[in-house]
Amino acid sequence: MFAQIIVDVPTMQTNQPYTYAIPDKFVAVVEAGMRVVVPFGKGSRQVQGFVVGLQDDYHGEVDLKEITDVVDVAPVLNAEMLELADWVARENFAFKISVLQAMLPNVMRAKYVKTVQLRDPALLETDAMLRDFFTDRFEVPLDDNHVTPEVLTALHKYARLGQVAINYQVGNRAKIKLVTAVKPILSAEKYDEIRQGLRPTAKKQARLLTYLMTASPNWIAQKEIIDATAVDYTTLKKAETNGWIQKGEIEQYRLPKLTSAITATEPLPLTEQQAHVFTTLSENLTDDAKSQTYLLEGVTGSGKTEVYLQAMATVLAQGKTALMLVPEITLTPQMVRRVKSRFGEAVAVLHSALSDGERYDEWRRIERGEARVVVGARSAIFAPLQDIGLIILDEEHDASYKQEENPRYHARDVALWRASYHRATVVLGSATPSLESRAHAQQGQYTLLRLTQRVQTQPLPPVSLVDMRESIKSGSDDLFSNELLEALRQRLARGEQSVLMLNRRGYANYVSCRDCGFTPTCVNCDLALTMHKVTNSLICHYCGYQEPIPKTCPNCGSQRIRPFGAGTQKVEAMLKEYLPTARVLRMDQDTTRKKGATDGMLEAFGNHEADILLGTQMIAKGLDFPDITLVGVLNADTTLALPDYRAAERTFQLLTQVSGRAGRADKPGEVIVQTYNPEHYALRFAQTHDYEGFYQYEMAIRKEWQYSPYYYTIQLKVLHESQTESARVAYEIADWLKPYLDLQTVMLGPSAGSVARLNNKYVYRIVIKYRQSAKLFEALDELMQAGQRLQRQKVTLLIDRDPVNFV
DNA sequence: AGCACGCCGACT
DNA sequence: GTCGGCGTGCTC
Repeated sequence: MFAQIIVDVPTMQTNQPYTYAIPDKFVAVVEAGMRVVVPFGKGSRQVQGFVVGLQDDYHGEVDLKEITDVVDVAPVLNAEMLELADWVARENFAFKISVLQAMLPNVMRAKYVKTVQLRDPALLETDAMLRDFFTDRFEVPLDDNHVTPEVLTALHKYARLGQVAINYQVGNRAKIKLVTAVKPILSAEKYDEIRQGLRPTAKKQARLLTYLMTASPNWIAQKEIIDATAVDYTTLKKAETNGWIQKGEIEQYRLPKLTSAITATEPLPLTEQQAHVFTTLSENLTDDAKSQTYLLEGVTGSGKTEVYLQAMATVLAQGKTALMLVPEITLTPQMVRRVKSRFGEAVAVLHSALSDGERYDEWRRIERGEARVVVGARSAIFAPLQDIGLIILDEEHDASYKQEENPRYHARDVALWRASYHRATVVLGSATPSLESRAHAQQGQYTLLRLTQRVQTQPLPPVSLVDMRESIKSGSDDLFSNELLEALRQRLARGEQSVLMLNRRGYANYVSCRDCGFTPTCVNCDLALTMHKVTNSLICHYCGYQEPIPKTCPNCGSQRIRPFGAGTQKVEAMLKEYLPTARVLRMDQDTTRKKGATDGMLEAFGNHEADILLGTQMIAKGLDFPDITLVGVLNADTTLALPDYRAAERTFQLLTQVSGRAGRADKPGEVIVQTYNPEHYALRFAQTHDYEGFYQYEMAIRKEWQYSPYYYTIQLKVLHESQTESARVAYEIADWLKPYLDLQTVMLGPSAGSVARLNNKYVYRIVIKYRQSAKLFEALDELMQAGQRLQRQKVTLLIDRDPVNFV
């Protein structure tokens, strides 16, 4: 027997299965999808690998090595996942091993331990350095980072001479938590009999026996018994020696705790629109023969979640499973509680805040079929569910569904693949669908469903745009217009809550005219130019165009053209000044870094412990408090000026989302948006809550400028410590690629990255816009091979397909 | 990633 | 003459 194995060596040349012989003792054990340990390379270093196939015979030239060890007792990846891994790797120019690892909980990734073994003790006599290194041991762990280069060279020298040996071991970090458990082994009658015979003072023993009488004859965690009966450890020990019970160990899941108990809820009655959507979905939910994707375009408050829950219930009733993805920041306890209250124990939750152990346990609950509903962020799309009936992507437009590091998969694509494999239903839900998805619906690939009315039929809040140019002229400062301050004061007086969003995004600086709102844009791309202080220039991060920073505004001649940007801390301080009595809760990266901080703050706000919630974009999503009657957006323009062709789309989505936060209960809400570009179409359409209008308008622009969804994009990034070197390689690649591009393919750049230096590496990039992929992808595959050689020269080449942002 | 092979310069 | 620098190819 022979096994095809993908080894844990993430390089292009090793991105293929290697054949290994299966020793007799493992023949009956090894299956595809298991992790194994194999010798690899000249020194037969032990590495982890995944069995991706088995075969009975082998006719190749090479004499095969044998599998050293089998890590798993059962496959951790089934046939579906192995096939999916191949596809994800191919589509995203990623290594197979990286994809396989991304599919599994972190703890299942191999941990390598390097040790040095002293073979020739005589060395210690002659070499004082080695004496210090080995002290009194014969084998010591070797961590390259904690050993001086001198010692390292010496060790390598002795290793060549065979006087020391460098060993590689593969460790397993996945720890199953075991707890001491107790099992009743006698009948209830017998326990009763013993209890009757106890001395009257033996109260603890009596309590234990009473408990055992009614206990099921299964393993019970010791802690559970102690908690229930208030006996102590010695009582149980005695019970064991008396032969009343058996002691042992059982596996225990590390279940992430919720702060309060969950009460079961029933499906809510559906509105007419919801019912219509649900009925349409049901056609495919109950159809085992084909997969169908629905785009659910529903305004905030239209009750998408209730439709999701009932659709999930439908597939569960058929014995199938359901998967629901939400953006990480939306995955709040509130959200989890809502799903758990409907499906109870059947729900597993996967998100980044879990510890490695918790995540591993949730994964196993799913893998064993104990959890049939999964709620999670991006990576939960790889949840080991079987027989999936429904996959939901809520807030489907959200950029966090695309992984920004290798493997750079998009959860939406994976969802569609898995759904097609299981002939399952996909629901993409959003108040503001991505243009790509909306266009797919237009073309009929997706079925478009709409929820246009809010459940409680309250209207969407009126949105007013405050022209900051005017406001500043009339004496207000550039952070708070008089209109916004007045509105805040009103809410404060009425005891109502407000949300303020400072739409600060990243650190990209741009310049804008304080008098006319003009922001210099690229002549080729219609994108805002980014300010580079070092070179004193404005640069287009898309195509590389640059011009000097203007001293006066090219539009109105004003001298007040300057860099833009303000932080939450400054805003908080200003608020204190203007509204000294207001209790302000600030939510941003700084205040929410600690685990659980976000939940605590949202709870505090829900309990009216603050009047104003001030935050960055994170507050736009998913928070749902009835008493918010005012939403203020301090500077709507920052996302607009991002060097990204999706800037308008992002801005529209964000404004629409944050507007939906105002006035959800019986109180009407109001939204005030401060801007220097009140005439911009993204703001205009957001003002009237007109998604369809925005869609039509933006599509025309995308068509004209040849952007997605009319063209696909690929972004190549070249990184190197030296700017000239990364530029040189980028140009070399661009020249090499040119002959492979067809007439409909456009190459932009190379240009300097928007953050010119990242982790001390200079970034150059090339953007390719294309419609036909076959030839281009062949070229890129070849480029991947070349990328390996570049790696030697410390040049990193990244290939990002359909990048979601260019910053 | 890590190891060997091989070709160049600077030393015992 | 050899030790060791790192550029290149290969790992079942």
